[in-house]
Amino acid sequence: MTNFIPDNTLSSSKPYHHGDLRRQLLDAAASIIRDEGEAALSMRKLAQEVGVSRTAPYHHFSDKQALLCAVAEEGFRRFRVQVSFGPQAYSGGETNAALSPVLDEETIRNFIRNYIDFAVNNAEYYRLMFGGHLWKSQQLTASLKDEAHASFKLYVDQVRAWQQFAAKETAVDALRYAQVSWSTLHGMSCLLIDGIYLDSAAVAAMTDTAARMFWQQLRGSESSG
Amino acid sequence: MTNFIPDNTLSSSKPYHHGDLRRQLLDAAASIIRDEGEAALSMRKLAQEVGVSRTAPYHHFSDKQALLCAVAEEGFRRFRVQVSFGPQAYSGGETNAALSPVLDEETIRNFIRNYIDFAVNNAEYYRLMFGGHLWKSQQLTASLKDEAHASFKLYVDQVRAWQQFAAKETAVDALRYAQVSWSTLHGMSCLLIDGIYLDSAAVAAMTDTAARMFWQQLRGSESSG
DNA sequence: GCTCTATATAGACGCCGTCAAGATTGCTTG
DNA sequence: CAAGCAATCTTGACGGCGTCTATATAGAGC
Repeated sequence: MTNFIPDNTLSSSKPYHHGDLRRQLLDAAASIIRDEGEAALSMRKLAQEVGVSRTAPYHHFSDKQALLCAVAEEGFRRFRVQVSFGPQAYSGGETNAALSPVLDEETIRNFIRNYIDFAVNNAEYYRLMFGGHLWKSQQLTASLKDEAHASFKLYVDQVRAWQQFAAKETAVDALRYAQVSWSTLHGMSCLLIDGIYLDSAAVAAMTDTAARMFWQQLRGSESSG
Repeated sequence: MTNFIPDNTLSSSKPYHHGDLRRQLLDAAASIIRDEGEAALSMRKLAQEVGVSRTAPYHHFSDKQALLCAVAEEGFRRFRVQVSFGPQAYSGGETNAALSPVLDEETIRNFIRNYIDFAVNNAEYYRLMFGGHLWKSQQLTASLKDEAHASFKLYVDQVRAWQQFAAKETAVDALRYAQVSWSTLHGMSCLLIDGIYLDSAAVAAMTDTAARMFWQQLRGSESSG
């Protein structure tokens, strides 16, 4: 304790106040979950990881649940950045030149790829965002609930725009189509993340098949040429 | 200990050997998970529930993981009974008169309904059967792995038969179609079980939509009449 | 400089999974 | 029937967990 270097010119002298604890807790939590699984994350280990005492994290998160909610919230923010949601994503605006200016099967396929990629490569976030652990608990942060609902609304809007853009007449209700197609994406993601579908080579084929099914559904009963 | 009633003429005198412990442990475990969630299941509480000491269950299951695997196995057995798998389910054999003898959209819808019903009404089993908790652990019982693979194989066979029965020419590969459609069923089940999709009135509409999508996919590019 | 509040700490409590050692019972073999 | 053996059940113990309480330290505003 009685360090003979009195001031804080050396940042490594471990000051009493951490200064950036909340941020580092969130990062360390995601890291631990990614490397060792959600079950391996404990408040004590987390505290030790960032070099504070066991109870220090409780000054930034009321309990473990709140911390997990915060991690999930961050996941939703990344989610919306990576998975290009919204009607503008395909409608040829100047938002992103890499995205195709017309709606075709490849656009759908790219969207599915993005979704699956995010889920698999950010499994530690995805699991929290859409897993039952937080949602069943009835202790969701209000902000987390808002984030989630906003994401789903964006998806419904995107589907609605897809339908208006692609089909002559809407075969199925947009909301229902959104719910079912999201279920497909979510199901594939879960089966991959949870290690039930293991063959990674099959992922591309599954994505292609899903894209074809989505697309044919969007085109209604028209020929698939 | 020195009971003055020496013999076991009274069945309520709690004999040293339980006699039916394994079965009661499995039942109590499923019951606890159903009522209080998987997180609330502890070996100690489980032992207390059935009236034995904390370590008694370890003589029937090597550890908690093995117990959960056994519960999941039981789930697969129930699964295959309730969700009528296999080609014979629709092809008009004498197996079940209630099932329609021809393949149409309603057959698909009934199958989807069965699947979702099982998942929602046996959530405690479904979560274990298809959740990442067991599958990611790399400690799956061999018998559980067999049960799971057998179930998926049955589903693929069913899809293959559907395709042969319904479509003029196979639009997509049966295995891919099975993987994607199962993903849809699994995704819907997860979203319902985990409390993300709450509106139970929407379930019927989602089921209808999914059935229509599956069916149109089976019929290929033919008119949906 | 003094007080107030945010932040960090150690201590304690009751849970948890599970290992080790001993007690009790029923089956097998003589 | 007696002896031994294997299966079953018990108590005791260990370290880890979430989190409550009380206490110490640091920085901010008067």
